Amino acid sequence: MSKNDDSMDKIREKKKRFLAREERIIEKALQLLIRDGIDKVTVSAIAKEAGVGKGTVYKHFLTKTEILVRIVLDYERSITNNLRIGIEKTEAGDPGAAARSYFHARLTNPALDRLVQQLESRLEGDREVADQMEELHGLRRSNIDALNSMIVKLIDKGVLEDVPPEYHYLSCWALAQGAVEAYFNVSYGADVEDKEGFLRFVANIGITMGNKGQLLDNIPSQCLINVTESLETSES
Amino acid sequence: MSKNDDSMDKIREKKKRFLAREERIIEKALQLLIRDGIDKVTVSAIAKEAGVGKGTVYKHFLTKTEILVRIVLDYERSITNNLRIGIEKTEAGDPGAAARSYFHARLTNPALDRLVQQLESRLEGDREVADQMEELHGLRRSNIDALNSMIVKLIDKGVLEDVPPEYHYLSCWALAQGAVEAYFNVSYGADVEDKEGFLRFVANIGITMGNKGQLLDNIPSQCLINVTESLETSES
Amino acid sequence: MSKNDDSMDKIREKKKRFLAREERIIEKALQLLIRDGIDKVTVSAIAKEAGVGKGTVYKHFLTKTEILVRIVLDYERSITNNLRIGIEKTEAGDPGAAARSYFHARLTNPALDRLVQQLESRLEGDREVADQMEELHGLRRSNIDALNSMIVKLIDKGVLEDVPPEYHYLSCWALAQGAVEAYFNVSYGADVEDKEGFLRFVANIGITMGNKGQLLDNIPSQCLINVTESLETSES
Amino acid sequence: MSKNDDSMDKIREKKKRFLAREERIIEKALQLLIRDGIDKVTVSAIAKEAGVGKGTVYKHFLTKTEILVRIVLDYERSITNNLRIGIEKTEAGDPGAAARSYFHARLTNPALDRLVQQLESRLEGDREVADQMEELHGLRRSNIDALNSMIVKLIDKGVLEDVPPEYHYLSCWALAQGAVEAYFNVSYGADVEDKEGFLRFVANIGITMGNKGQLLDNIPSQCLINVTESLETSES
DNA sequence: TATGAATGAGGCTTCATTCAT
DNA sequence: AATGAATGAAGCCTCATTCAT
Repeated sequence: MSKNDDSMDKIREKKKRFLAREERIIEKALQLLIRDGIDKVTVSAIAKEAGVGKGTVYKHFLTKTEILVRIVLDYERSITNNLRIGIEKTEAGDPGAAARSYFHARLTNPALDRLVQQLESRLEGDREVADQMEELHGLRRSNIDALNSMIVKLIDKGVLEDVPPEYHYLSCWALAQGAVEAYFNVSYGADVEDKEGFLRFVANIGITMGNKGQLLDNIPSQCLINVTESLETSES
Repeated sequence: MSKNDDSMDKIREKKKRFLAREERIIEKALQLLIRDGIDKVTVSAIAKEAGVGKGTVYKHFLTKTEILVRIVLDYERSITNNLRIGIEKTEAGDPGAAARSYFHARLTNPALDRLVQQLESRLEGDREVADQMEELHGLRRSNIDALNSMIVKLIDKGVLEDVPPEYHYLSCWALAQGAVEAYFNVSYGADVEDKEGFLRFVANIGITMGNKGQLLDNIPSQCLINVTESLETSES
Repeated sequence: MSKNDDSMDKIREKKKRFLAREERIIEKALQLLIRDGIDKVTVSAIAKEAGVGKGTVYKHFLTKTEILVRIVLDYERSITNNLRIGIEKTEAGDPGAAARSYFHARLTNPALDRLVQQLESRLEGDREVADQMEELHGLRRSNIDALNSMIVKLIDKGVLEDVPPEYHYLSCWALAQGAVEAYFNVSYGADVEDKEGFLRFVANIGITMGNKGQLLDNIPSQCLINVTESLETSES
Repeated sequence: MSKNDDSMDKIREKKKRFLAREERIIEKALQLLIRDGIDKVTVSAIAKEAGVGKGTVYKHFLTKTEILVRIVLDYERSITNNLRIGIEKTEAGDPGAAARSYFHARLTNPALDRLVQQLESRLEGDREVADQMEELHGLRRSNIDALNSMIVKLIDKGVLEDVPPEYHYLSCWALAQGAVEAYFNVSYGADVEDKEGFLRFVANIGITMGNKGQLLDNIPSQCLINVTESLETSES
C-alpha cells in the first residue's frame, strides 16, 4: 500500500511539474510575443526562453498555433470571469457594474489585451485550430446570453436605450478594443501624456454610452443624420 | 511637330497604362489580403491575380512590404480628406460634422478599414519602411493639429467636455477602430442581424461622446468609480 | 547615281554610328565592371551608363556574356600587339625587348588587367561562348609559336636557360598576373607605398628571370631542393 | 558518476559528429567549387552533395558567403603555418627556406590555391563578412611582420637586394599566384607537358629572385629601361 | 530602329516540425 | 522523458532576356 501511495505521489508530482512547465512556456511565449511582435517569435526562442528543448514544447502543444490559441483562451477566460462578477453586481442593483468590470479587466494590461486582439485576428479562419477557436466562441456565446438577459432588464427599467441588446455590449467591446489600440498607436501615443487618464476617460464613456437620454436630448438634431447613409457592406 | 506630339502622346499613354497596372496590382493585392488574410498572401499570388509576372510587381514596388505600406497610406489619405471636409463644416458651425465625416469614412468599407488596421500594426517598427510610416505619422500629426484647434474651440463654446483635447479625438478613433473589429468578429458577428444598424448606433455614440453634460449628469455616481484604479502600464 | 551615292553615304554613316555606339557600350561596361565588381554590374546598368536602352545592347551583343568576352578579346589583342612589337625587337638583337614590352603592356593599366583576369576565369568553361574563347586561345597559340621560336634562339645563343621554352614565357605571364593581383590586394596594398616602384621591380625580375647563370650560380645549392617534391596534382 | 560520464561521453560524441559534418560540408563545397566554378555552386547543391538538408548547412554557416570565407581562412591558416616554419629555418641560417616552404605550400594543391584566389577577390569588399576578412588581413599582417624582420636581416647580410622589404615577399606572392593561374590556364595548360616541372622552375625563380647580384650584373643594361615608364595608376 | 516594361527561372534563407538518441 | 540536430517546404527577390510598340 505504501508502495502504491508512493507511486501515486510521484505521479501526482510529475503531473504538477508538467503543468508548471506548461505554464512557464505560455508565460515566456507571452513575454516574447509582447516584446518582439508576433512575427518575430519562433518556437526555438520560446523554448530557449522557457529553458526547455524545442521537443519539450511539442510535448505540451501539438503545434505553434496551439500555443497562441491557448494564450487567447486563457485571456478570454480571465475576461469572462471578471465580466461575470460584474454582471452579478449589476443584477444586484448596480447598473454600471458590468461595464466597469469589463473595462477594468480589459484595460488593466493593455499590452496583453492588444496581443490577444492581434492573435485572435490571425487565428480566426485557421482550420488547424478551429476546435479551440470554437471554444472561444462558446465562451463568448455564454457571455452574450448573460449580457443579453441583463441588458434587456436594464432596457425595461429604462436605464439603457431601447436598441437591439447586442448594440450595447458590442459598443463596449469595440470601445475597449479601440482604446487599447489607441494606447499603443505610434502616431497618437506620443501626444497622450496621461495615458491612464485617457483610459479612464474612455472607460467612463463606455460605462455610460447607450444610457437612455444620452444620445438624443443634448445635441443638435442635425448631428444625428445617419452617418452610414451610404454604407456599403464590403463583402469578401 | 506632329512627330513630337506623337511621341508625347505615346509616352503619356505608356505612363497611364503603367499607373493603371500599378492600381490593378494594389487592387488585387487588397482583394487577396482581405480574402485570405495577410499571412497567406504571397507576392506570387498577387502577381498571378493581377495577371502579371512576379518581376512586374517588383517594377512597381521595391519590396512586398512597400505594397502594404502603400495600401495603408492610400487609405489614410482618403480618411484624411474626409476628415478635413468634416472639420471645415464643424468650423462653419455644425459641431458634429467632423465626427460624422470621420465615422462615415471609416465605416463605409469596414473590411478595408480592418485590413489597414492590421497592416499598420505589422508595419509599425519595420525599419525597412520607416520613411513611409513617417509619412503616415505626418498625415496624422497634421490632422491632430487641425482637430486640436477645432476641439479647443468646441470646449470653449461649452459643447465638449473640458478634458485634454486628445481624449476626444482618440475616443473617436478608438470607437471606430473597435467597431470595425466588432463588425468582423466571428463570435459576435453572427448575432448582429442589422450590421448597418450597429454601425449607425456606434457612429452616433462617437458623435456625441464627450459632449458636455453627457457623462456626469445622468448616471448614478457610483458608476464613475475609477475603472482603471489598479491599472498598470504594461511596459514592453 | 547621286542617289546611290547618297544612300551609300547614309549606310556608311549608319554603320559608323553603330560601331561607335558599340564601342561606347564596351567602354561603359568596362568602367562599371572595374568600379563595381563583376557581380554587381547588370545589363540595365550598362545600358543606362551608355545612354541607350537595354534592347539596344542586345542589338549589339547576343548575351551579356558576349560583352564580357569582347572585353577579354579586345584586351588580349592589345597585349598581343605590344608583344609582337617586342618580339620583333628581340629578333632584331635586343634580347630583353619582348619581356619588357609584355610587362609594360600588362602593368600599364593594372585595374583593367585584373578585370580581364577575373573575366577570363569566369568565362572559361562557359559553353555559351566557347567559340569566342577559342578565338582567345587562337591568339595565344600564335603568340606562343612566335615566343617559342624566339626563345629557342635565345637558348641556343646561351642567353636563356635551357629548359622547355614554355617555362620562360609562362613564368613571365605568371609574374605579371600575380603582380597585378598583388597591386590590388587589400592585405598587401596598404603597405606598398611606392606601387609603381614595386611594379618596376617585378618587371625587372620578369625580364631577367630564366636568364642563364641566374639560378644556379649564386645561391647555396641547398636552396634548390625540389620544392614541389610532394606535389600532388589535384585533379578535378 | 557513471551517469555523468555517460552523458559527457554522449555530448562529446555529438560534438565530434557535429564537427565532422561541418568538415564534410566544407569538403564537399570545396569539391563542387573547384569542379563547377564558384558561380555554379548553390547551397542546395552543397547540401545534396554533403548528404544533408539545406537547413543543416545553415546550422553550420550563417550564410552561403560564410562557407566561402571559411574556406579562404582555413587555407590561409595552412599557408601561414608552412610559412612560419620556413621563416624559422631561414632565421636558423638557411636563407632560401622561407621562400621554399611558401612556394611548396602554395603549389602543392594548385586547384585549391586557385579557388581561394578567386574567392578572395569576390569576398573582398563584401560588408557582410568584413569581420572574417579582417581576420584574414590580420593573419597576413602578422606574416608580413615576420617576413619584414627576416628580409631586413637578409638584406643586411647582403643576401637580398636592398629594396623595400615588401618588394621581396610581394614578388614571391605574385609569382606563386600567377603560377597557379598559369597552371590552369586553358590556353597555356595544354602545351605544358611537365606541369610539375614548370612549378618547380617557377619555385626556383621565386626562391632566388631578388637575391643580390641577380638583377643588375648579368644582363645588358638596355634591358633595364624602366618598363613602367608611362605607367598610370588606374584609380577605381 | 530603339526602347524598356514584362517575364519567370532560380538563388538564398527561415523556421515549424520530426525523430533518433 | 527530454532534447536539439536535421529537414525541406515555401517565401522573397534579382536580373538576363524577350518583344510589342
